[in-house]
Amino acid sequence: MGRPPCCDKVGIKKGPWTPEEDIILVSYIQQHGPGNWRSVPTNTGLLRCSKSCRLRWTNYLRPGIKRGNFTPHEEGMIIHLQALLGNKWAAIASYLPQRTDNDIKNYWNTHLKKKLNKFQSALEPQMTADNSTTSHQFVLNERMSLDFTNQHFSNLPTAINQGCSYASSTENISRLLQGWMGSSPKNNNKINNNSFLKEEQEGGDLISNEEIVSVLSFENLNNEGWQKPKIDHQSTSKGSPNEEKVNITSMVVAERKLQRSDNSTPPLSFLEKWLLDESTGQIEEINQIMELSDPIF
DNA sequence: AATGGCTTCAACCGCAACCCT
DNA sequence: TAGGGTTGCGGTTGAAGCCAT
Repeated sequence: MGRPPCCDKVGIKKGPWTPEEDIILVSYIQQHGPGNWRSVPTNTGLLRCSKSCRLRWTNYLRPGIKRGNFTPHEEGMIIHLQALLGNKWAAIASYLPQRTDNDIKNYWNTHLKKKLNKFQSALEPQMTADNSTTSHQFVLNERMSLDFTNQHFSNLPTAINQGCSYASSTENISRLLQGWMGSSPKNNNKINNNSFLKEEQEGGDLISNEEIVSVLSFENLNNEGWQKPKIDHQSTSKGSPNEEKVNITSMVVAERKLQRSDNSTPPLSFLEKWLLDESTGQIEEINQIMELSDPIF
């Protein structure tokens, strides 16, 4: 018989967190930094298990979390990354600064999956006529995300820098910690390792929109269908999801460098070619389908 | 106003990977 | 190297809010 779950212990509180508990947790982390979650309930007197404290911090209280509506370009990125990575929410979240994996997962399950289904049924006759592609779902995602990409990525640098109008008590709590965040090496490392978008956000080595589109590219789709990105597990010890995330980011950077080194136009991917070969009005057609099938879309 | 169905999302659970001794 | 403890991740749940009737 295995170890009982930590939350089964008598006297451990479950359910929604109160503002008082939030304040206790935030002020403790402000003093000691995140980590060593085991000792958090003991040291703070919170009647929560360590796991619950960690989750509350990472998904809700952590500074820099953006809440509220997802922007169209965020939607596009999620759809595209989901097509590339599958349900690797943590990996997807690493490309969307300020969004938590839980938020993305919820948004996918409650909004995007429905849109995708609606889009699929709207396109069904067209998709069944296309026998050359083995993964319709993937192509579907790609078409949706390319649509979003074309519409919204041209404004990406502006969009990224735009603040969120959402305001909450949590955000206020988070503001208290912003100064501390800047001085915490542990957190800085985590943020800096996470996203190539961050690099652009900070005005560093700028990445063009074309590069971002290419980075989330269709290079892994060939005529045999979708192939998972090649991950170099051998270069890492055990090939955990985290390592996969890091390696995908490395691929992105490598591809970007490669494209810069020869100053040439990046080669067209399978799907990009396919889309260009099709009538130029295809994107408009997709938009029309989406508008007809779902007014909110 | 009451109620029942639907949607959303914070929180929980179980498992796997990682870390430490 | 093994084993126990800790952390991270993805799937799932359920309470709360919304909306139609």
